[in-house]
Amino acid sequence: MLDPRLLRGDIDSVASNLLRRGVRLDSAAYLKLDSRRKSAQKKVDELRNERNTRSKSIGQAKASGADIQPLLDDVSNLGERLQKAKTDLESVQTQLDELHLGLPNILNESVPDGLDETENAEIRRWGEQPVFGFKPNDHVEIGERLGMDFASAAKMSGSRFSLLHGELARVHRALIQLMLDVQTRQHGYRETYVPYLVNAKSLTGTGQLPKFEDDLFQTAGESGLYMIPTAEVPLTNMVAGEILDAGDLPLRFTAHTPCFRSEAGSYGRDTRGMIRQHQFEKVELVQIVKPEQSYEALEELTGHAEVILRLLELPYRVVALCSGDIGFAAAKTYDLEVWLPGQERYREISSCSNCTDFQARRMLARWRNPDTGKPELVHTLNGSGVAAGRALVAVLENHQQEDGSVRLPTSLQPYLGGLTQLSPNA
RNA sequence: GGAGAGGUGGCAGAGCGGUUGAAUGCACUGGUCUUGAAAACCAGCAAGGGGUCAAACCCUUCGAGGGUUCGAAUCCCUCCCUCUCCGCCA
Repeated sequence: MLDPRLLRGDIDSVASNLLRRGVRLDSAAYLKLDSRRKSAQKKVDELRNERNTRSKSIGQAKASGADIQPLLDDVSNLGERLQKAKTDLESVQTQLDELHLGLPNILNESVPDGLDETENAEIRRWGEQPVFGFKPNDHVEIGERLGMDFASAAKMSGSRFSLLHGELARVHRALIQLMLDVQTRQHGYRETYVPYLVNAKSLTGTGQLPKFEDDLFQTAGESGLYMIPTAEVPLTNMVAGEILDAGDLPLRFTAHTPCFRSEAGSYGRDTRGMIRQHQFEKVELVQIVKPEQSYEALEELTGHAEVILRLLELPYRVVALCSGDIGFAAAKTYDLEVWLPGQERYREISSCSNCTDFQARRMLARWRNPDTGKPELVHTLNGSGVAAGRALVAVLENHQQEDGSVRLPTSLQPYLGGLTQLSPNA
């Protein structure tokens, strides 16, 4: 959510910033609605003031034993007038709230302009794209000989699910272990086990709701809980409604969770293999920081995700998402794109965002600023460190051998009892 | 699932339907005292919105939402959550 004061005070600059995303904000209509809200609010306040004052004097009169009947007659229709004013206010406020919740975050000035992912800006590359003495296969061809089983998954769940057997499942698990160990032991993140089902309020806090409900799976029944699309939701919502001590910041949380996404609107995209699934595993990184430190923290957090790809010896590049591709809650985002020889292109494996105070304002996450003594909004960041399914895909494709086996990076071997490669007949 | 208890400020914990946004304690901040610290004493200390140069001042908030009333932390209803016991269960 954007600062309502910013909207009131400088709506033109907000509108032009949002326009970079392709979002059109009708400034005049907004200001009109806001001024309607203000006058409705004022009306309610006045009536309440009158009621409070009069009620108080009735109390005093009664205490002193005076006749209160005339006073009571005096306030006879106050309640009715107040009720009407409240109804008016509520209807304006509801419209305004809906508008507020539907507006994306303000972009940082460093975000490049662009319409879609083709206009993202490459920041740096790491690693050499492997050169094969044979035609490299994609992860499906490699994986199916190693225990990747889409047929079984389709039988029980349909498309966009996968099932792993044997050593392949073990490698998938090892990747997660490696990621968690690096992030907790080397980068100071606190490992957290979180709920996988969350309420609508939490999803509103991080920005998935109300606008992106179609992307979520919701459970049937009265509770109507949603399955988390990312651990960012539970991890960030830990600080919802809290006032944090300055000394406790920055907070760094990590969690391994499954992620569930309906992938509505992506029909026909990435239908092959386990690139785009309804369910995948991810190790997530979240930081809660003081506002002045958030952009520094974004660089750092991106680096924390990069370490994983380097340990896995996977060539990648870092791109700054352009204005048309960046997510709803983010002010700035770096994607890590890993090289996939099977597709001969870089594919997203991590997305690291500074959400500034956008989520904090929605969930009222604050810290007490010692300089002002007042509670102020924190800044929140999140990033994948990294997606496990895609990491597995990248390992298979980048480290494949001509005989169909796959070399395992040395960093992973301790998690696999010293196993050095995956072989088709094992 | 059944029975009971309870949800109040950063924390603990009072609160006959009427100057209660809320006693008290702890924590915190400032001051006095001290060479310094501690102790003691004095003072301050919830959040959000509006208002103001800044104040004053006004409105809202005692788990959430409804209701009764001139007036609700206090009474009624619904829901949520926590705790204790029983049942069931990984």
